Amino acid sequence: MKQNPDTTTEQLILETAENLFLEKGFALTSTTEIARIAGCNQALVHYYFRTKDRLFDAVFEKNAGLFISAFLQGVEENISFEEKVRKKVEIQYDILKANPKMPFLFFNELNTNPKRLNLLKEKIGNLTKSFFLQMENELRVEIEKGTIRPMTAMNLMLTILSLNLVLFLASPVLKVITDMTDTEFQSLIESRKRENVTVILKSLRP
Amino acid sequence: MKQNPDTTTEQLILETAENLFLEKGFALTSTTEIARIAGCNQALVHYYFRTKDRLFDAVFEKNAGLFISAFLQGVEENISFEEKVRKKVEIQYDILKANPKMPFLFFNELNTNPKRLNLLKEKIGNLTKSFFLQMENELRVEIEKGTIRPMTAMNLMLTILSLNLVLFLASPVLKVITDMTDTEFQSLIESRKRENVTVILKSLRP
DNA sequence: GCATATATTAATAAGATTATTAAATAATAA
DNA sequence: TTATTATTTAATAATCTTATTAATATATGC
Repeated sequence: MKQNPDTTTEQLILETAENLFLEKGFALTSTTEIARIAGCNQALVHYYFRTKDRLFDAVFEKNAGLFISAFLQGVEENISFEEKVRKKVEIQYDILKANPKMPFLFFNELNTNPKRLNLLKEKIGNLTKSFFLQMENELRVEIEKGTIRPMTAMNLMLTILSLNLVLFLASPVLKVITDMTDTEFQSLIESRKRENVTVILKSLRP
Repeated sequence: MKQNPDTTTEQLILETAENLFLEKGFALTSTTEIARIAGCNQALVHYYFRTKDRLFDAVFEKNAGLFISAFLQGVEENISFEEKVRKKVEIQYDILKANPKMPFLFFNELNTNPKRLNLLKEKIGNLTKSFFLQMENELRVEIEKGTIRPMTAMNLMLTILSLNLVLFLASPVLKVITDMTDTEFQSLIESRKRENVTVILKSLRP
């Protein structure tokens, strides 16, 4: 059963589960299907992860971590504010580009399963608070210098997140209604990063 | 069983189904639960709509229509380009504000169910094409006049959609991780419309 | 090799879900 | 009233799901 000796069956199951969860979400994925695709007995899925819920948690935790890091990504370097913003946007965009299905899973499960919302809060509750405070401070300095217009951290954060997220959330819809080929869509993804940076930097101008 | 004589049982079932589908999506909503909440026998749900799929289609079609209208909304009036953009953004935002759960349903089902993607395409395939062409034309005129920077219709449309959508898609997450009260969140929704218009208009500047 | 632990499978219990059917009830028209 | 149609219900078939269990195969240490 083990095709690749480097991968344990447990890992194989986890990876298969991740792919399916990312593809169709929690509810539409069954442990039976996970086992079928992983090429093992269905009981084995439960042997390693006990319940479907725990298996999902393992997948979700990893992806939530990625998402949060994409979101809270800090830039320490000694560069101008404009360059800091640019870097922040680009790093977030790159993480999303490398994990294009992750936003779907994230929003889908947090919208449908309140339990997971609470888990998320426990995990990052105060992380965000300090993140916002720091951002507020940086913004205040720039606003007082007159280099950017008055603007709250919440609004800037929402703008960045919005622009970066939607392309990936909407990609299946976009591809179909605009009749784009995969390569056309790939080049849209490439060019969109620059556009997002432009929009955000222009939106900051006084 | 009929509490309100103005509403037929069929309508009641449809409305109940809509609420539940919007809340939890297709997969997590059962016809049994729809019947329980509508206060009728489960077989009745099937009597009126035959299958769960058809019932969902009825709900989805209505909501997809709303979404598309939010998206393709045209502004005919004889006003400046800047005012046209402002109106477009505001109208779309208002439709989303009036139907805050609709984007979740829309993206969730189109991401998980390819069948529905094809239905959507059939319905609006060429509508979008002419919409994009018109937008390209309007943009070209302004770009040649030098009133806005070079910019594709796709990018402008994506920017508008991104900014307007994400607040509603992310509302459950946002509320929880920022500890906002409902009234605080409500006022964020109010203020965000102005901010989106500002960002978009600034992003158009040469 | 043998004993022990680990991994894997087949079988199945328990419960939920969609959909159908036949019977009962309510509404309507003649 | 009575016949006919529309609405509603109870019962249930068929299928699928998660999860458990006991039995089998495989690996590991001694």
